[in-house]
Amino acid sequence: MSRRPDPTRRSEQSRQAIVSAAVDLCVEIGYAATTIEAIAARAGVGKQTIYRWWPSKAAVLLEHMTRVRETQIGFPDTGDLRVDLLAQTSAVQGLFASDTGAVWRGLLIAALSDDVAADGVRTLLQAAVVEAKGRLATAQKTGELRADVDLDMVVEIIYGPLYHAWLLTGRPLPEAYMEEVLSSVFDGLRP
Amino acid sequence: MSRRPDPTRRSEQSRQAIVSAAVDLCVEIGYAATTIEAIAARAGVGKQTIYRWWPSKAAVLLEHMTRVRETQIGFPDTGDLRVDLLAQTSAVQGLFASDTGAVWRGLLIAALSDDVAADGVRTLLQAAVVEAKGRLATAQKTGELRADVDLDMVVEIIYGPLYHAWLLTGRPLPEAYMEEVLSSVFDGLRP
Amino acid sequence: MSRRPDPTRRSEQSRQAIVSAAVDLCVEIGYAATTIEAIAARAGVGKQTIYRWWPSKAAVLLEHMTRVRETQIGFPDTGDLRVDLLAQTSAVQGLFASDTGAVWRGLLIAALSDDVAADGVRTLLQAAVVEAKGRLATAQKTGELRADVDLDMVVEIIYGPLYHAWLLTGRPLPEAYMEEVLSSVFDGLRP
Amino acid sequence: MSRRPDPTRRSEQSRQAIVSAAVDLCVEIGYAATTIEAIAARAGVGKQTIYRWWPSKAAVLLEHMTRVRETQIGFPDTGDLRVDLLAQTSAVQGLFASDTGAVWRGLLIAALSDDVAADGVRTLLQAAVVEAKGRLATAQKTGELRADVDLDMVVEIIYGPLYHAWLLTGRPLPEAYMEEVLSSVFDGLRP
DNA sequence: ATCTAATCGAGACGGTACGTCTGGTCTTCAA
DNA sequence: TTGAAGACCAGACGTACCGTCTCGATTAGAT
Repeated sequence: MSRRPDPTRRSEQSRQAIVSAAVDLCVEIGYAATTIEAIAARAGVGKQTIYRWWPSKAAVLLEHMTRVRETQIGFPDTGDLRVDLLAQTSAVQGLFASDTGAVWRGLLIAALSDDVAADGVRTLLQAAVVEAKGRLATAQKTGELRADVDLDMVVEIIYGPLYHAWLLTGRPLPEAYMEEVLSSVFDGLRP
Repeated sequence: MSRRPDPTRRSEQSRQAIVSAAVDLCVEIGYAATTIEAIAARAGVGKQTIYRWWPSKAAVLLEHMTRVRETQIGFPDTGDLRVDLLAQTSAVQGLFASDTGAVWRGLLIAALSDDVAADGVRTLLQAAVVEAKGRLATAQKTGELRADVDLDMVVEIIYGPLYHAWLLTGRPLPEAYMEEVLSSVFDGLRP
Repeated sequence: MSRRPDPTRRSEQSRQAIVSAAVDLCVEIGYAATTIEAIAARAGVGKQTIYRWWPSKAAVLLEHMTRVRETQIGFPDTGDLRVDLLAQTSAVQGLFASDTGAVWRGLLIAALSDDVAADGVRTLLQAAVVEAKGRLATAQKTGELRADVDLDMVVEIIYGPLYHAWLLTGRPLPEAYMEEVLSSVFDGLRP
Repeated sequence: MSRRPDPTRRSEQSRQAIVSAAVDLCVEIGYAATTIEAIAARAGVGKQTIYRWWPSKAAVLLEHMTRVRETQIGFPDTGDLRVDLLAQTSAVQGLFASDTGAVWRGLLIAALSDDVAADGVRTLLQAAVVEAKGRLATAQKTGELRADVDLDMVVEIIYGPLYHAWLLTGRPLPEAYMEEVLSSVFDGLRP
């Protein structure tokens, strides 16, 4: 008997209120305390309206995160790999320090804790990885990058330090952090 | 009225049963599902006995993890930095794939979710970082490592890719993963 | 802004479907489970169509009940009070055992639970009481009934046992139940 | 896995708080609005503590009602049936007007709405009926009451008017109501 | 026969309470 | 006094209906 809801009837206003409330709560009180009830209360919305359109709070936040990724963190191609990497990773570093960082942190917790949520988060992460690998593949063709390295590993070499520092160490990062990382790492990746 | 329990009357048998049960559950059903109640039931112990001696399930697992770290992952110093790094990081990679990996993953989730748990986990992590930095500092003195780099960042460059691949990407790693990473990265770190 | 709907445009088909569905559900699954949503679904009607024309489910059932009362349970006047009372109360006893009994039971529940519904139900009940008192008043004039008794009380003496047995005791009643009651009670009411 | 709770461990304090809260709410806001959540909040108790020991709110109120019946409404036997009936029914009439009346009204609603609740309520009601029938049986032996009448019916003749007036008519009753009823009815019941 | 205004079926909406589940604390009793 | 057992308060979970609202799509009455 459980019908599928009709998306054309959906209230755009509620959708935005819910996503905003979820993001705000995630920033203010953290992912764990961001309950569906709290989101509903903050958004001035019935719980059912959330359950009708999203399977979990992770899915709500994922919608925000997807939007951000699509609009804010594209990958440039100036022809100079190092410049492009620095631009993109610095943007990511900035994002980590912003509100969106709290959301992304929450989603990573969800992915680590819950296999279902992990799917969506990994999809998002893979999209970013694929984009990065695309730029790196170009660089391999132009001879800016060694042709014999596994691109997945290169991506991990570039983003791994940033994620390690942000998620695990938790130390405050200097603004030029990624510049230093690339300085140390880049020579080893050149042909 | 008795605030603190008397450690001399503590049951060593219960202590071990609790830690073992927590570790087993973490491996079998994951950190999130490893509730205090489940641990108590598996260990054949009252919940209060757990709460009396540990503030949270993270603390129980932390006790296991600390013990493992003390006994198993020393940092070698053969005089050849790259050999030592490869040995140690490969051991860590092996650990991630073992039961202890499930526990460590759980603790990292705890650290990300809960500031109190984060303290204990960070302390453990910092101990490893300090040890690594010690070996790297030696290497700087012997001229195997550039003297102008921030050692925290070097640690992140070395371990970041591994953590990224293990925690976030979730892809199956080739046995020689760390060898490839060090191959790609080491030239950039040499003086 | 249109407050009141226009009765001339009302769909008679929907009206009947709603009342029928409500009655059927009341019989089949009981008054409590007869929700507005269930009525709407059974009648193949939008919820709003119910709310537009009735203030509550009690009102829907009340419409059915009123119709039944008007058409089925008139009060006879043969000149012999006891014969008339027996005829009417036996008809009521029969009604209680029929589908309409389930509806009337539901309305009494509504009246007991909700003051607004109580108004309508009491009005209906009072109409029956007034009719009965009319017949009793005639009997007082003809000397069949003591003139010094409160007619409300007499009505309660006559119908009270039936309602008590039907609603509260719930025991299966012999067909001649009201005959026995009147036998026991009538002597006390004669002048 | 659902264990049955251990009654010896039960908190008497919570039990009383819950029953009191339920009764108070029933009096103040009516049976329908007396939700489990409201009872729990008023009693300063977790909802689970209610669900652990009672299957429904009706059961909570039933516990109160049973206690009242046991302690307050015994049936006298002075040797004069009419005096005894008047004493007992007047006490019941008084009860209907008191706080306990609101509770009893709620329980009757529950019994009418829900078959499970009906069991408990009918049991309580039957206990009262049995007691009354006992007194009436004695009266039959002493020749105060016709021997050929069904005692269940006699009980209904006596209490039916009162319940009808209280529950259904809802009119304010004169203090001497039961005296009048018995006056009108008693002659018909005498041998 | 056409237009137009309303009622219609449908169902999304903000809410309340449900009955269940789990978390961390408090209480009881045996050893 | 400890430890095992489990009842306690608290509150989030996901569901069912509430009564209101907004949609096209009939549909009946006036043009």
